[in-house]
Amino acid sequence: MALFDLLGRSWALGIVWSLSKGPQTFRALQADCGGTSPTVLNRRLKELMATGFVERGEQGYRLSAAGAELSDLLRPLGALANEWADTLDVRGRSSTKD
Amino acid sequence: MALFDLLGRSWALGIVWSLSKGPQTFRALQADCGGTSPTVLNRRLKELMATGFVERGEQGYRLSAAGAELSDLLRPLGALANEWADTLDVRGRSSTKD
DNA sequence: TAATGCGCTACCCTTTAGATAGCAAGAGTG
DNA sequence: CACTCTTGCTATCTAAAGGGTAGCGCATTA
Repeated sequence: MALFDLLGRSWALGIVWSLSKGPQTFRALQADCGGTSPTVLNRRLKELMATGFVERGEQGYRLSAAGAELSDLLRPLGALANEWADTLDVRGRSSTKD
Repeated sequence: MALFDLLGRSWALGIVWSLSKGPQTFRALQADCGGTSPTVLNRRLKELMATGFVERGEQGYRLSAAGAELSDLLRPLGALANEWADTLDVRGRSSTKD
């Protein structure tokens, strides 16, 4: 399940999600992804491009055909995310230990 | 997008995916997730239970109703994963640098 | 030529992942 | 009861990824 491995890295899902709203510049993407560090953003972008989900255009980065296909599958997931957003309050990053 | 944050952690997607095939014991899950370390597996499991996607039953861990719903949305993603498995050769863990 | 915004890299510190060992508890067997 | 397995899980330590900040080279604009 290589795809799950790829998408299971920080901001990979977020980038695809953000790009599904339209092409974005590096910095716009950075801002849209909650101010991710350029280090990580660039790393993910490279991976996403290497796997052919993202490509570069005039307006910056954008989803490829495959990327669009992927984001289509992600959409219902995003809907679920919003639906559960207030119910489940993930956190975890701070209360991982019990 | 708290859900994306949760699922964007290592093995979170894999665990849900694995559990969608039926309830599993801790160790079976561990084996099915490519021999993940118990440290991480237990961490993810706690998070997944805290958010109500996974629960414990007689046969070990299993998906809750919400978890099943989630895995349903993940299924087409898994299909895409298999479809692209040989085409895109993710890796990246080693060839990230150009 | 200075000022601005851009994509991106370097550097460094924190957090997470991953590997390994092993414990307490329960079930089964002689 | 002692012995052995298996199971869930914690502890410990090292490696890797994430994240913050500074800043460079380049193009554009004034």
